[in-house]
Amino acid sequence: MSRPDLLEQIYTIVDQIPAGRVTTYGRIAAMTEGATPRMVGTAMRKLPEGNTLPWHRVVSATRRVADHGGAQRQMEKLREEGIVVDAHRRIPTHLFWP
DNA sequence: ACTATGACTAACT
DNA sequence: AAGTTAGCCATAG
Repeated sequence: MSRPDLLEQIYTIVDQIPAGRVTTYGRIAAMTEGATPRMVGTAMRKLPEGNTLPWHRVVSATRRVADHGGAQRQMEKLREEGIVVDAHRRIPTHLFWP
């Protein structure tokens, strides 16, 4: 499988995360054929500004919103769909998908 | 071709 | 419990 295929797989999986739930870079990587968590992060970073993909529902394995330029915007989007992020940017365990 | 850098993680201290 | 380290590999310069 080529790298472009992996990218497509990553985006397909992210698109399937239900509203109000989240998952991790590592879990997404594990659902593909050979992608690494870093590649998933890279894929999210490449997304254009106005995309429809629910990229904000992807968090780190430590259950925290990853540290990046749009972290603030990500938390805002999460709050919009009812996901409460605590003062340490952490997500409640029961909201994880699958 | 080579180095540096990251929206990562699991394993150790 | 909180840092550090070693792997990771696509991108960018």
